Amino acid sequence: MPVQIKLNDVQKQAVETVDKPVLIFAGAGTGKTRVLTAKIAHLIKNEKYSPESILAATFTNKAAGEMKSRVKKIVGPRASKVNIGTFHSICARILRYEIDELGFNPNFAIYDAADQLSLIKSIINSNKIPVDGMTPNAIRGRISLAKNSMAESKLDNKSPSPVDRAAALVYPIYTKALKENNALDFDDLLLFPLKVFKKNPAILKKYQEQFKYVLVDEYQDTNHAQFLLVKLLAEKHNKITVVGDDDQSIYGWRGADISNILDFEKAFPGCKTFRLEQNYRSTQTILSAASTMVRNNEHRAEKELWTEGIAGASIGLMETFDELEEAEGILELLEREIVNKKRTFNEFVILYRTNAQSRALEDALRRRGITYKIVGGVRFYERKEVKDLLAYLRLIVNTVDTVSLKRVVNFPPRGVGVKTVEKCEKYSRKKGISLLASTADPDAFDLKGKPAEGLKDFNSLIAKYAELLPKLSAAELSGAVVDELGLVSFYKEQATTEATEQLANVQELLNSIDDFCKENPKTGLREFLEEVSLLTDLDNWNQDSNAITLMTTHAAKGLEFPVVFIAGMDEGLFPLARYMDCTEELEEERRLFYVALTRAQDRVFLHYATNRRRFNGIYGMGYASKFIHEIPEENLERITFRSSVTRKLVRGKAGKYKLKQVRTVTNFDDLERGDKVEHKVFGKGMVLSVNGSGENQKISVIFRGDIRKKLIAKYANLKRL
DNA sequence: AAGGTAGCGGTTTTT
DNA sequence: CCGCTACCTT
Repeated sequence: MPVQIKLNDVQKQAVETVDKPVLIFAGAGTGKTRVLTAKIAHLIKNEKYSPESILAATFTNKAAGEMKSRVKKIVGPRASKVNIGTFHSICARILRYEIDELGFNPNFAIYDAADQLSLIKSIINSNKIPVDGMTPNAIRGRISLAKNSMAESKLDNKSPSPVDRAAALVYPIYTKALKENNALDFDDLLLFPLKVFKKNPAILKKYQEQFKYVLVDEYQDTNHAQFLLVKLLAEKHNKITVVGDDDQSIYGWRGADISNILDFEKAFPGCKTFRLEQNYRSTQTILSAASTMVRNNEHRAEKELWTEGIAGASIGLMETFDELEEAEGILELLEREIVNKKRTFNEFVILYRTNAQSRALEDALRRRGITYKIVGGVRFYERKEVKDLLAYLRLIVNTVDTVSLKRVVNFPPRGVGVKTVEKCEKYSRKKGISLLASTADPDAFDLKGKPAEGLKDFNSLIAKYAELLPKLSAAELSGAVVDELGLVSFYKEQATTEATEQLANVQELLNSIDDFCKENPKTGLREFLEEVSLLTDLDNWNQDSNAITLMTTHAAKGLEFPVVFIAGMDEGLFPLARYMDCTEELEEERRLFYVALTRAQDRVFLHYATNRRRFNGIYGMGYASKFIHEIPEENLERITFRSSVTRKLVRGKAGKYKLKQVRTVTNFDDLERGDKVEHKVFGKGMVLSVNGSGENQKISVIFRGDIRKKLIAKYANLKRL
């Protein structure tokens, strides 16, 4: 049964205007996904576009998936034929077909930041590049930014900037090495289709013919390469709709160019612009606070968001002593919301500027036994044990990938060290063969003993599975590789909690390969590897599971939650200190804060700490972020944190301040097994077991509904019944 | 020549 | 607080 989408007047016009380019300024919460979805459905149902002639580009897989499923609800199974995907996945798909144009093999690997870094390190070492104190990571960042903004020529080895000079020296060797490894980095995924189109206009023409209508989400975040792609693909039919909000442009640091949206009319003459200004998400209070605050930016298109919704509660503001109290304060407010407003865990998100801030929050959540889900930080596919297995699979698919080879040639340990690899490299260069080929015959360069045997074993394993690749499914092949490597016993023998977790992650990877094979029966390992390279943590997250979500504000873009906590509203942290004196960068930080505020439907709580630890010491005497002062006083409500523990700063040796716990206010009686207790969130329960006493008493409690929790009595705030 | 351990330095955000 | 490099031991 087709679902009819309800649209307001402006939304309806934006959907039905299909004869000229359309730019939609869509403020936060004004229903931009709804409009895009409705437009795709409209094109198919009323304008008779075939699903495969429509191209819709997003920035995250999550947004793409969301759009796909919504279109499916309206037009039915045909929706799966619509080309909806992230820029990177759309480009990867095109390149699998066309990359031989550029002398690459379609089995190319996709290198993530860690792979790039290891390649760059080996380039610096083997070419003795004078890096002038620049870290490989800084060089990697500089090269990436240059590629993103298509300004590689700005990398000049006589530049006054030392990063530029180092990057200029590394860049050509890096490019050559990628080609030798038959590998592309993330930036190449966007740049290479442009090269193909330029080299062979017939290919461009083919895609122009195929994509008769182009739609782009989050247009404010496009960089120059993405702009050119969109422009090239759409210019034949001139049928294009882009949606974006310049106030939510937060990716300038990775090359996004806000002028793409501000100058859309220049690039697509005769375009029609629509402004969606009715907000369906937030209360008036939140909306007015956010709008007032963002008006401090000069470089923006004027707009006025409004809502028919209720005024809503004030924005809470809490000052705490340090990040530990900040976490306690957040959880106190959170428990209050749960008790008084009957909210569930999935209605909350805790946002922060940097991933490192999650730690204190995690500890506090764990202590209270509250389920939480972290998005970002070290991603699943970036974990060492996962990358190790993936490296084997990548090497089997693409046998010239030396980054993957070097990663696992001695994992699990088989007696092949740095020196041995160096000998292989020397030999392979001399003979003009691949690094993998050189491992087949170590006798040829007088290698004996354990290293030689190790190399031979490694080589025959890879050769064996490279041959089996077309005959086995991805799941069968990876299972066999894990068996042959003896990974299960490798981790089990270590008998540490870490190794147990690593083994579990390896199993999980195998499971996900299995799932992928079931969902995509016609595809193989190559497609799986492509998918995981482009997958993010957010893609595995779902709002339905009953857990509190923690993530950076960047990751939260496009999402909404009833209650939003913003941690770390300290001057110097948000905005980050390094961005405070450059107007342009400060404006981007302000937009980021705008994104954070506008995620909320009902309630926002802002938190800052006056003593935040960074690295190991105390991070100065802090105060509230300037952004807090940009929120109208009448929208704010100060909330005092009642601390159970008092801490103060004590001057230690070398003038360094140290934190000292002065006194504990709460006294509580020790609990005993069998005690009946009541918990603010989990309700009534009974103590099952007790460990220790006083401050450190740990208890395990069974609550109603067979919920078992391990708690630290001090933090659990249990009421004895 | 590998493999283990002790100090050091570095940190924003991500497809 | 974690990861990497430099050294020391096997």
